[in-house]
Amino acid sequence: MIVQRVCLGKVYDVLLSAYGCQGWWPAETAFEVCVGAILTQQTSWKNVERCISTLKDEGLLSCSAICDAPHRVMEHHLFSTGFYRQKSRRLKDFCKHLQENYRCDEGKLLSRPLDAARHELLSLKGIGKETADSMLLYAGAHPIFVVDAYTCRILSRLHSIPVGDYDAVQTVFHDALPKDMGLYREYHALLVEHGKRTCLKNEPLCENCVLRWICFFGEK
DNA sequence: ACCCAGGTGGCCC
DNA sequence: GGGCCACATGGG
Repeated sequence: MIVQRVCLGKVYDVLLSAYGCQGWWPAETAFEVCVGAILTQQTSWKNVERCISTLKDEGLLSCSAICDAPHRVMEHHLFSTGFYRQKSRRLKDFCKHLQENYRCDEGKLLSRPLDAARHELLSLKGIGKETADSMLLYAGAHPIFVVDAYTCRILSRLHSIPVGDYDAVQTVFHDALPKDMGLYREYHALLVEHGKRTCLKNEPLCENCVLRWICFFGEK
């Protein structure tokens, strides 16, 4: 199925007018984006916010501080994000990698050429495609589209794309849209906002939502 | 008492 | 290379 550029552009317009500018990622620094990207895996952002706030209060929202903090301490502070043992280990691994290779400067890694930076991130345990692309787009300002569960779900309903095929969904967006970092940032945020509100996991179609008319007329 | 959340890696076949 | 599964808390 060939996806028309105008179609995904219209989806964007509808979502933007329905929900307004989201202004993602909700973080003060690039490092905070990276931490949030790891912590929000399979977890609601609400749970992550609590932990980020705690890390700030404890002076633990920096690469060197996280490297120095004992596992038990990190686990304690990451408790409410769920999977806190894994996330403590993986967050420390990520920070250790930054410390050993980039003197704790995540910008040095993220400003490498896109393919090289992405490959490097994906080599780290606990950083998969979505997490890597979130870091690259929102912390590294690279024009790469982030695909998450909502994105797959929404797009599969609009265009008969298999749910779960990250690369296929990402390619659709890359081919259909201008290579624009700001657009990619806002579009992904809008898809998440829309997904949270109306696209339930077990619903076959987006019924009674702002994209309903596109479900009928969007495929040309 | 379920189902779900801004995933990922390790099995197994 | 796809289909399960563990990882774990918090909210509806």
